[in-house]
Amino acid sequence: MPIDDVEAYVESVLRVVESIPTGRVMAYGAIAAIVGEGGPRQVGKVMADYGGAVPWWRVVRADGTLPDSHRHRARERYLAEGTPLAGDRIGGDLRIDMRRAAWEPAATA
DNA sequence: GTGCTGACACAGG
DNA sequence: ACCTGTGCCAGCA
Repeated sequence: MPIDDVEAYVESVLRVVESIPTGRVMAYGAIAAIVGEGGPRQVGKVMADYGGAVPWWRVVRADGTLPDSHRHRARERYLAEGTPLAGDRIGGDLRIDMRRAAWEPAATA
């Protein structure tokens, strides 16, 4: 589904991201599915532009990994929020335990 | 119109 | 578990 209203789309995406509770995360694709428009890449685009206004560290890739540029900054957040991390001990790489941390918001909008 | 790029996702090897 | 290639959606040169 192509995006007809960019502003509304951005609002929807940010809304979903803000709805993610502390200690939980959502994948770009999951957010795109809930918003109902565009795709994971469009969500990424929105985050790249407006991500600073929302808890961007709660948005991760489907496999539980994060973009290189963010994984370092996000680590402190996860430790502080108690987000379920894979491998329990966060050695060098930071990875989310999607099995436990994945969050599914109640409504679409 | 053609091609490249990106805070992605999934299938193969 | 790791790396590569292909598919996707939308924007921009």
